[in-house]
Amino acid sequence: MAETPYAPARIRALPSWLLGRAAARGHRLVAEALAEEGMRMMHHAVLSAVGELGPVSQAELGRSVGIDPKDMVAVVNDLQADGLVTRTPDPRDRRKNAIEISAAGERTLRRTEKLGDRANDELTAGLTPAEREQLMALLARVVNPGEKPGPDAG
Amino acid sequence: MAETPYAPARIRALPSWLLGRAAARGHRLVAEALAEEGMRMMHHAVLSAVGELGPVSQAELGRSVGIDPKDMVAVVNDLQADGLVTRTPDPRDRRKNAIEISAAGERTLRRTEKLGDRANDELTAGLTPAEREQLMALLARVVNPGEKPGPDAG
DNA sequence: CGCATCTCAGCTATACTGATATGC
DNA sequence: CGCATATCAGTACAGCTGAGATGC
Repeated sequence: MAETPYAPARIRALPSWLLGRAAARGHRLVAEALAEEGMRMMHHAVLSAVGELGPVSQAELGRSVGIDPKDMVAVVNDLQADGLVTRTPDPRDRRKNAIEISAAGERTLRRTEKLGDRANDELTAGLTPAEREQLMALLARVVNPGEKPGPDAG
Repeated sequence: MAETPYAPARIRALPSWLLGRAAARGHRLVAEALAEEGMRMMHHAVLSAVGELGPVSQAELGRSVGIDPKDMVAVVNDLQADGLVTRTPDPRDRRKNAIEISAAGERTLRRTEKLGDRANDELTAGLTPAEREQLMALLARVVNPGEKPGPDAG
């Protein structure tokens, strides 16, 4: 048995402790992989969201990925500086920036998705495919308590 | 369905993203609960480990809870300042500090365990007891890939 | 000497706070 | 005016790095 990194039983009684350790491990793996493209997790997440949501304001991006709009400023700054997204004033609402993914952003996104997938395969290497789906479903319900487990309407 | 905080499908393809969001939620809930006792998660974890491992060096504590011994210094400083642990030189190896939980530390630990449990109940409110165990088991294997699922030898 | 332990100082990333300017 | 958006400045925390002192 040697020693487990979360050995004490009373700590183990905390799901969020395990969650934190698992997230730390996952973050390390994925972050290292994404670093090959000079990307960090939040940058990948935002780039991914921009790619799906089309021209979108920073505030809506923030709501989508779950970070503060104020922190979104720096992320979009970085993505724009790397030419991965464009930031143009929204003519219909001049308070907003219309963020859109560029061709280079699309290419980078493809690569970072592959890198992330590889890291995630390593993260869940000890699980069977069925168990991975189970874990994902359970995590989704922990993140989003309102949702019903029901037939996957994803 | 309104909007989920991790809506974009390509982000959802990242287990570690979900892991991170779930951990963030769990951390918020537990951290807020522990704050009632003026404790943070790492302090609770270390206090818990001290309580279980008995007189123990800071380096071993660090290995146990999975943080750097250098970061352990500040944590033990805080716990000692609050009178929750004692820090005495180890006579058998004068490089080491023997960290031991105090009576006040035991009492605080009891309270923070209850607070943490309550927060974790809220975190997993949408799951059945069986699903909670499932989640814990899957997370444990993600954190500790070497372990076998086997009969729980905990 | 090498190695482990402990401490200090600094850096980085993340996530928050408040304040400000602009436009709806 | 209230409210939303975007930006900048500062703060707190977690996790790392390097350097040094002590003792095995």
